[in-house]
Amino acid sequence: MSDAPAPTPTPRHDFRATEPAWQQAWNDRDCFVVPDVPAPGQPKYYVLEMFPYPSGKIHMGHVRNYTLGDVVARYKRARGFQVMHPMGWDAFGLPAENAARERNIHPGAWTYANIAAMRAELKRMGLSIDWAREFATCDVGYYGQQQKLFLDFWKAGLVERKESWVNWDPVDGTVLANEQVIDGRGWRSGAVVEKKQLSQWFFAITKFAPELLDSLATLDRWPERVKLMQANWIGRSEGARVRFPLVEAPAGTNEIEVFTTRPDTLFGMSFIAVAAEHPLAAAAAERSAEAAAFIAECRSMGTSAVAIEQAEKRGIDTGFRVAHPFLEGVTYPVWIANFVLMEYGTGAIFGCPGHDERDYEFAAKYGLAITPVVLPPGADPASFALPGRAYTDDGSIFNSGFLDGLPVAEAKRAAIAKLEAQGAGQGVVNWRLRDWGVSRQRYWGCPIPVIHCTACGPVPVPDGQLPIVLPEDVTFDRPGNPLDHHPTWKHVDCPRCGTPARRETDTFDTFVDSSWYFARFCSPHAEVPVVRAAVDAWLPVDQYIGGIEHAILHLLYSRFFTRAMRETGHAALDEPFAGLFTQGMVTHASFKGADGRWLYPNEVHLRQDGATVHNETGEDVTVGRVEAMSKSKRNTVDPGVIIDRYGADTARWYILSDNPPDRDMEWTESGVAGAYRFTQRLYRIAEAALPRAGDAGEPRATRDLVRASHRAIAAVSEALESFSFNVAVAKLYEFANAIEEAKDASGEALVEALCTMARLVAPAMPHLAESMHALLRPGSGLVAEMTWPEADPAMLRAETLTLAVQVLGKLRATIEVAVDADEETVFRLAQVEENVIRAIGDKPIQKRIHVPGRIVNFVV
RNA sequence: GCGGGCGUGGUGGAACUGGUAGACGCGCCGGACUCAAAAUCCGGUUCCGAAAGGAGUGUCGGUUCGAUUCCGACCGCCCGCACCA
Repeated sequence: MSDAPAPTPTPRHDFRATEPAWQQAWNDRDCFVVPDVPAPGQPKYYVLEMFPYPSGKIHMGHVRNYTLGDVVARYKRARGFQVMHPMGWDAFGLPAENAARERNIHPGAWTYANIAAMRAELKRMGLSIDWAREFATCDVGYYGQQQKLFLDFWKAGLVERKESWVNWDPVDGTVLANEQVIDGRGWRSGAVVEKKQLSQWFFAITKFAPELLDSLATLDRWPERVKLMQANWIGRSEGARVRFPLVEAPAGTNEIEVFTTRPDTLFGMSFIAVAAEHPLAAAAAERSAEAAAFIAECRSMGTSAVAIEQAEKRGIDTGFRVAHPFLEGVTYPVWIANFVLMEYGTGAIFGCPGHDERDYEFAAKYGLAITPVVLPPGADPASFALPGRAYTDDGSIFNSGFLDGLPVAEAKRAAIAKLEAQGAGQGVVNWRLRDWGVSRQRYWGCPIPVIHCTACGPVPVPDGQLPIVLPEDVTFDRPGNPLDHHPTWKHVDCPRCGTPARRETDTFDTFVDSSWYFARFCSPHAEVPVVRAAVDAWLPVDQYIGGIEHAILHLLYSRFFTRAMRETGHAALDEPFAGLFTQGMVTHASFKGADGRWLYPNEVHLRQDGATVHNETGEDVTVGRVEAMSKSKRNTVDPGVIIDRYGADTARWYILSDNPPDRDMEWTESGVAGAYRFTQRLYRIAEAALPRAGDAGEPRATRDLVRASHRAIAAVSEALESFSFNVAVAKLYEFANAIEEAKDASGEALVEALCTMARLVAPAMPHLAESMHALLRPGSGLVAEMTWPEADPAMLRAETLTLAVQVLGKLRATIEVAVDADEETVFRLAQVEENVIRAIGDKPIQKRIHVPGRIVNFVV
C-alpha cells in the first residue's frame, strides 16, 4: 500500500546480488548442520518454530515466526551452543483433498509442489536452518514410523476403540469437525448435519489428566495464559458421585448416578435432570411420545455454539422418581433437560435451585420446589429468603439435618463421608478433558495400521507389513473416503487367523502428525520412530515459537505424546517444550472500493490531499479496519514481493523493530521503507569508515566510542535474552547513532565498532552483517561462524554520571558528578544549584536522600 | 457468567528490583544540498506558556522523600472458555 511514497532505491548495497551469495557461502560451509547426537563438551540448544502447512505460498505470519526463531538460533549459536534449528512440513490434511476434487490433481502431487515452492521462498529469507533434517509428514518415512508408534501405544494400553457421536455430513458422506459445522450445516455441502454414532480410535489422553495438569507448574518459560487455558481445558473439579435409588423406574434399572460439586446442598434438591442422550431418557421415550419428540428436538439442535448459548432451558418430566439418600420416604421427579450434557460427569445432575443459577431458572419455569439450604453470613435463618435468584456464595448450611451449622467446605466433606458410609456415593475428582478421537474418514492422512477381522476383531498390522502405504491410484469423483472406494486396498487376510478381513480405511487426525515431529527432527531418517540417543540429547525443545491459536490442542497433544512415548520407551522426558513463545499476528489496513469489493494494498495509493484512491480509476477507496492479513479481505502483502524489492534483511529487520513480538503488528509500507533506509545507512557508515583506517583520531572520542560499543553489546544481549527484540533494534539504532557521532575516533576504533555492529545485527540481518564485515575486514571469515562479542563490565561505567536532583520529589536540576564521588560531595554539588536553592527557599532541610547513580532528593 | 491481559505523545513503543517519563523508529514541521525531484544531511517535535514556570502515563483515592511501576475502587478495550453440574 501507499501510506508513504515508495523510495526510489539508490542502493549502496544491492541485496539482490549479495543475499543469495551469502546463503550459498553458509551452505557451502555447512554452518547450520548439527549431528544427531551433539558433540560432547558443548551445550545444546533446540530452537523450533511451528512447522507450516504447505498451502503453496508463505505469508507474513510465517516470515514473522521464522524470523523470530532465526534470531534466537543465530544468537544462541554465537553464544557457543550447538543449535538445532530444523524445518519440515505439516503436510497431510483436507485442503489437498479439496484441491484434488476441484482440480483433478493428486493430493500428493499438489502437496509436494507446494512444498517445493514454499521451501524456495523460505530459503530466500536466509534462515539458519539445518535443511538436512527436513521432512514432510506425508513422507512414508515419517508416517510409517507414526504407525509403529501407534501400535506401541496400543500395546501399552493407551489406545482404545469406542463408540462416539460424530457430526455426519450425509451428502459428502464424511465426518465433520465441529469447526466445519456452520449453523448446523456442513461447510462444503450445506447439508443438514446429523449426529451419528461411529466406532472410532481414541488415544487415552485422560489417563494423563492429573499429570498434564500438575506438570504445568513446571513450565516456567511458558506464557501464563497458555498454561491457564490448558488448565481450564483439562478442567479438574472435585465433588461426589451420588447414586439415587429409582422408586418408579423402567425395567432393568434401579438407580441413577449424578456428579456434583455441591454435595453440601443435597437437602435443597428438588429434581433430577438427565441429558437427552441418557439411557433413562431413551427409556422414557419408549413410554411417552412426548418425551421421544423432545429428545429428537434436542438432538437436531445443539451443534452450533451460538444455538447453545441462546437456548432456553427446557425439559420434560419422565414420570420416574428417585429417593433421597438422606431423607426417608421423600422422592423427587426425574426430568430430561436440554442443558444437561451427556459428555460431562455422568450425564445427569441433581437440581438444587436455591444454589445453582441454571437449576433456579429451570425450577422457576416448571414450578419445582426451591429450598434454600445455604445461609449467607450474618443472615437470619428464620427470615432468610432467596432474592429471586440462586445464592451461590459461601455460607453456613441450614434446613439440612445433620449438616446444619457447618460451613460449605466442611459440609461437603461431611456429606461425602455419609454417602460413602451408606454406600450411596463417594468423593471423586471429575475431569473435563475427554479422550482424543483420532479417526478421520479421509484419504490424505496417515493410515491407521489395523485390520478388522470378523473372528478376531481389530488386529494390529504385523511389523513385517509396515508401513501401510497410501495407495496412489485413488479417485475423488464421488463423495466419501477414497480409501473405502478403492477396489482392492482394503481387502486383506487377517494376520491372526488368515481369513478374509478388512483393512481400516480411516486415517489419523492431522494433529497426530504434529504431536511428535519435534522428536523426529532429532533423527529424521531413522528406521525407527526416534533414536533414543538423539532424543535424549536434543530434547526438550529449548525454545518453541508459534501462534497462540495452538495454545490448547497442539500443545496438549504433544505433551500427551511425549508421555506416551515415555511409557513405551521411546523417550525419557515429560515435557517436550521447555520454553514457549507465542507471537502476535501480522495485520494490515483493508481497503474497499466504490463497488464494495475488497482491494489489494497495491491497487490503491494515498493522494496528495490525504485521500486513499484507486490506482487506475482514481475513485475514492474506503479504508477499513486494520486486521489480520487474510485472502478474503485482500489485505495481504506477499513476502516474495517485499524480498524482491528490499531484500530479506529489510523484511526481517522491520518485523523485529515494529513492536514486541508477542503483540499483533501492523504492516505498513512506510515501516518497511524505514527499515530499508537503515540497512543502507549501516552499509554507508561502514564505507565511510574505510578511508579513515589509518587515522590516529582523538583519544576522548575513541574512548567514548569504545564505551558505546560495550554498552551496545550489553544492552542488545539483554534484550535478545528476554525476547525484547524491538528493544534490541532500538539499542542498535542508538549504537549506529553513536558511531556516526564518533567522527574523531581513531580509524581502528571505528572499524572495530562497526565489526561489533555487524556481529550484533547478525541475528536479525545476517546477510548485511556478512557484507559489512567482508567490507571492513576482508578475508576474515563468516560472521555466521563468529562468537558473540563480550561486554567488558569496566567499560560499561562512565567516568562521570548525571544525577537528578529533586526537592520534595520534583526534579529541579541535574548535576555531573564523578562516579566515585562520595555522598557529601554529591550533596554539596546538588545544594549549590540555583534552581535547587530557589526551590528549598528558607525552609530547613529535614532529610537528604541519595541513591547512588540515580537521584538526590531534599525533603524540606 | 467465569478466567486472563492491557490502557504512556500524531503513531509503534521504551523506562533495570519505585528513582531525570516519552529511549529508538515511523510520521510531521523547518532548513541545507539540487534547475527540480529522489536520496542524503542538520535542527525541531508530550501539552499549556513569549519566558520563568506549570501540568502530564485511562479516572478517583491510598502508601512513599519520590509511583507508568505497589495497593484499593471505578471506567474503557482486547483475548480465552462457556448451560462443566
